[in-house]
Amino acid sequence: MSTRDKIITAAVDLFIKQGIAGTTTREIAASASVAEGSIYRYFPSKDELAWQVFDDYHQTLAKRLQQSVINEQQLMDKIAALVHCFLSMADEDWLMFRYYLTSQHTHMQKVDNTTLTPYKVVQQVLQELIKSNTIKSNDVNLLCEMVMGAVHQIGINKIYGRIHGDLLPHKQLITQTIFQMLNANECEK
Amino acid sequence: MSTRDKIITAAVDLFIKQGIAGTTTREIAASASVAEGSIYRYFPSKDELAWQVFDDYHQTLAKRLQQSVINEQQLMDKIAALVHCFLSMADEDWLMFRYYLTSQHTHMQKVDNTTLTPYKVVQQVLQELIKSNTIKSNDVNLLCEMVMGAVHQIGINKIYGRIHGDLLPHKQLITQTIFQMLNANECEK
Amino acid sequence: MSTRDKIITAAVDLFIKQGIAGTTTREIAASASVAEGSIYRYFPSKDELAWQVFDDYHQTLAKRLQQSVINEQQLMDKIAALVHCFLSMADEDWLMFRYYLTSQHTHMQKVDNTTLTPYKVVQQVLQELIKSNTIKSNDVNLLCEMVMGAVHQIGINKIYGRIHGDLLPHKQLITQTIFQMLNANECEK
Amino acid sequence: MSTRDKIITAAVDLFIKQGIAGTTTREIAASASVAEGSIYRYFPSKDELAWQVFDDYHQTLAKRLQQSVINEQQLMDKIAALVHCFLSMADEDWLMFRYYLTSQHTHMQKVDNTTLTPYKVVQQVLQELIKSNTIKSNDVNLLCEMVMGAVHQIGINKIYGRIHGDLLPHKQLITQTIFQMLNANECEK
DNA sequence: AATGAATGAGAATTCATTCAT
DNA sequence: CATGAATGAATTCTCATTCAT
Repeated sequence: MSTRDKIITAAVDLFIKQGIAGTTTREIAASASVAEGSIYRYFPSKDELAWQVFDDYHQTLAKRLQQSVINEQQLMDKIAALVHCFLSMADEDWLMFRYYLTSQHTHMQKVDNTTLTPYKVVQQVLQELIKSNTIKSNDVNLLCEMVMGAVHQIGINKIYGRIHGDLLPHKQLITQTIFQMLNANECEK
Repeated sequence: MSTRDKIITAAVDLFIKQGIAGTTTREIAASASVAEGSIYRYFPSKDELAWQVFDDYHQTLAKRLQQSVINEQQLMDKIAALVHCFLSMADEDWLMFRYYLTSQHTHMQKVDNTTLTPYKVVQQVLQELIKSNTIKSNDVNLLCEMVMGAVHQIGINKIYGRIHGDLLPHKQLITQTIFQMLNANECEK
Repeated sequence: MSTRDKIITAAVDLFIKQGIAGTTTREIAASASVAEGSIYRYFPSKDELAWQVFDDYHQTLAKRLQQSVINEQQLMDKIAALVHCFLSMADEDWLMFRYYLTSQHTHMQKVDNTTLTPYKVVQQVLQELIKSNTIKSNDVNLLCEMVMGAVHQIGINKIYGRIHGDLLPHKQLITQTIFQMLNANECEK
Repeated sequence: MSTRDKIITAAVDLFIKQGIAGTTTREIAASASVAEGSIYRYFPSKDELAWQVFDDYHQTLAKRLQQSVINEQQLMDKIAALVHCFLSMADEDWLMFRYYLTSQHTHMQKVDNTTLTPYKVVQQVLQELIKSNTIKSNDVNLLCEMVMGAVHQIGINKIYGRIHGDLLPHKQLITQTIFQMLNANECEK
């Protein structure tokens, strides 16, 4: 494991537990078994470390979500694919996913308008569903937010220790609930 | 406006924008037009200030939510009442509501098990709905989280500037979506 | 003696001995019998402290020099007045004068073009002398620099310990030498 | 250009601009296109590098000055020779000369008493002039300092950008001014 | 009650120096 | 010889908290 990766892993772990401002570089260094000064060989500052790691994961997540819907023809299958992708990502690297969830609020305002975000991917899929009359809604944004919120909250739930183990097993139930939220015509599916 | 209230208002405003650890007592004092030392006449420490203000609002919100469902006989009306209460609280004091939303993660682990929380109120209503066969679910927790998440996200939405103005006007749409999530038998309502 | 003045005195003393970059805030605080943090109540940074103190003295010196020549009618008396003023300032507050001499190189490039400087005052007097044909020179700048250099060096001399005690007693000799440099027509004076 | 020379050139350039304490080994290495570690193959420390380079030039300058006066019989020609030597050295390697001028203050106290310095050479010439009654002065030191100061200041002048190009063209004027300072009997020269 | 100067422990950051490759 | 990652002590600066007025 490279010095850089050791720093990232240790930092994310601490950021999750104590927040970014609440974590000291000394703690990061100790936890990574690395000299404090080494952090600054790879990142210009603690805040930049927090941001870069977030941005990296955030963009990866967005790309993976986008990729996941491309192969699906049926629109409702796209929703299922998105849910699957989200839960997979969470299970694959729960540390990073958790960091993404809890630090969104801090970092989101810094995200460039041109950057692909998970939100944009979901919004686009919903818009297609509306266009094709698969679902009906006169407020895509609100609907999109509620869907995102419902899924995010699953993660938050796990953070609070109210869900244990992997999230993927809950896929069926979550997808079903979202289908209902969308009140799709083909709800029977 | 009392010194205490000036401090609270200024602090909450800054906590929202910069996080608690990211806000200095100097900033709070300046923003409240109060001496730095005065903060310590009313609160033992900065962190305690942050916590007390959160706890206060959090409990008020829980009580108000509980109060709102008591008067409703129809179970589904209770859901509507909860949504109404939530949105009203947000519109009444958006600053405090926003602080509640964004600092939950920081404070939630400190909340006593015996304390009445918004989550518990909602969970209880859902359980009643399941018991009475109004809705069906074999995972109340998951459902409860998704419902809470969907509503919370509306607030987050407004924070990010994707919704403008009061939230109450969206009541109809939000309630409808939640009804669908619950897949209630009386969905036709 | 105010905290601010204690900091300035201690800082200047150390800056002289060790240079600005070579002096630590810890040393300044210890030498001033003040907490390290107190430095930052009065100055935004160590470098700014160094600059502000220099700028302050620098401008005072320039104003005093300018004042000193106003009362003199005879042009050559103005030269004598300038020398007198310079040496007086050095003797009055040798610490500050020494700081001015040794930190010039560091700070001079930061001085605003519109600021009155000792150099400008001397240059102006020399120009008057040339205009009135009291002295002859086709390179005021060069002459001015050489005059300034000759006087400055007296101070440097004292720093190196090659002159002891006050500088004012040497006034006669210094003025005489400068008169000669200027090769004034009334050299016989 | 050898690694050692690349380091010296880069270091001197940065020392001039930022001071010695204000220059980092990382900057020196980058500017010299050399690894940071390589500095330590040629110099035991950064400060030693700064000192050795100064000392080297300083001694060379002193020797050259001494050499320049040997061939001159006429005492006043010696003065002219010194000025010529000084200005030549400055024009030949302005970088090093500038470093010598600006870092004198830092290094001078470290110079051994037995070392030949420019000051000593000039002082000796002046003493001979006094002995031979060519000039009159009852304070050789003061006179010597003023002469050195006047010449040094020419260099400082160029550093500040008030003189452009080579210094040698100003030789005539400078020598003349110094003659006047010395108030030599053969001033008419 | 209110003030705000002073504190000093602790945080982020820098940088000369070392050393394995 | 040269490299540049790694080190960690030292440095600048911050900030919650105290306390005399």
